[in-house]
Amino acid sequence: MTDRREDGTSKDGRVARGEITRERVLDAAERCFAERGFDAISIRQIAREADVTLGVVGFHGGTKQELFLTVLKRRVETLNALRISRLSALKATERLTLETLIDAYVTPYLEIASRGDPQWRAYAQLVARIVSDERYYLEAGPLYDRVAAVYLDEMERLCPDAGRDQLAALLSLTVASMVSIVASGIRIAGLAQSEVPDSPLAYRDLLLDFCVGGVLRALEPKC
Amino acid sequence: MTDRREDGTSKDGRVARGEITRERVLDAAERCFAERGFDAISIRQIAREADVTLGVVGFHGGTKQELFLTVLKRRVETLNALRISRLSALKATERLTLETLIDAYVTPYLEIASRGDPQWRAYAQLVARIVSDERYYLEAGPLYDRVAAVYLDEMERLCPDAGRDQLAALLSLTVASMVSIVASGIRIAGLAQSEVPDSPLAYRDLLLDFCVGGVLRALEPKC
DNA sequence: GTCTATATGTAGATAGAC
DNA sequence: GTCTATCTACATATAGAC
Repeated sequence: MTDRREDGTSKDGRVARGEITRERVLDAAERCFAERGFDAISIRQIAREADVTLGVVGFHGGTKQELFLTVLKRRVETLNALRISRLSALKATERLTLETLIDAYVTPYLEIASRGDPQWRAYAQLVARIVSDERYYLEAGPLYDRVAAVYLDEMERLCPDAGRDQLAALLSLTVASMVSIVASGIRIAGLAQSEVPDSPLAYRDLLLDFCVGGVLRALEPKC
Repeated sequence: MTDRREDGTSKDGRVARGEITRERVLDAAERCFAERGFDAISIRQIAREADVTLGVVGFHGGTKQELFLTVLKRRVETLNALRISRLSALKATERLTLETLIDAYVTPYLEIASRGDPQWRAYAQLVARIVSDERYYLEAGPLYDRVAAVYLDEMERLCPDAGRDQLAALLSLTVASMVSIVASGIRIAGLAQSEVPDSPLAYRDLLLDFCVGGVLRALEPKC
């Protein structure tokens, strides 16, 4: 933003302008963190990406750590809500099985990762980084694990003879598989010598088969 | 980078002091990169960890990028050889199935990740970072994909009706699941409110069931 | 082979002008 | 609310003394 706005405009304009700038900073940070990771990105690069000056990022985002968490918190509730609402719908229709449960957890993520909105896609990529990196996970994990724990409770109800640690490991494997679809499309394409599909939704059925098949086989004697 | 090693193995066949220093630098870099990632670690920290001065790291490791690749290359052939030899053994005894194939790919990694040697454990953690991060993968991926492609060929032979892209995606999901066991033990323990097992081998059977079950279900109509 | 010293750049953070 | 200017610290990399 090189053009410098005159001060003394209407009062309602002032508030809105700050909010818009703030959004632009968060959007830029989201893209940068997603693409290169927390440590590889400087606040300066985020400022450049947002087309604001360095000071503006500090003003709206605080420290780099705070900015990172703010970026996550802005989105996490939406994803959590999608998962909770799908679960409620399942319970209402009484078609709750391990299969539909996994579908309810995985599909919202795949859908946001496949939306047209590049910010949501960036966010999905960012999530993929978080789960696989202990350092991010320590501060960001709790944002997600509240809902994961709810799903885990349902798994326990469906399969009471399995240990909770075993079910937790299977849910974690499911999550790892899920995010890998978004994060390692390049590897798949490289191995198959094919094209990278423009949407992770292309792998949806395959991913669900993989996760459901995996969970069922691991629980086979007990379920 | 200066070409090192004018070779000082003169005295009764003992390894040169430089070689020992070099190993210590690579070991320290391996631990640091594994624990915190390429971007979060400075060469200074590696030097401190190795108990040498900054210049020594530069002398033995070259630039940071070069050091990173050197760390990987030192180990990768061992892992690749284990996978190839397991595959050969399978083909010799003619017990090659999707199940045993996946076992042959996954087990060597789990075993090195579970060895007493902390350096091998660190390396396993480092591998987990590489597969899930596009930036590392671009330069390190080819080191691994040669062998992955061999396994993929075997999958194709076992299941000729599936597309190569589908098989590649399933192999990639298997790899993602495999490394997640090493990388996200904390998450599993947090969800289950249990202890982190001291060896990823504790999850071996569960992981194999998950991967095999996943691959079989995804290929079900075709195999 | 090892280490000191340093060149050169960039990092995160903020005080204060506008 | 925005941006300039700057502080302090640390980054990578290397030249040259020992």
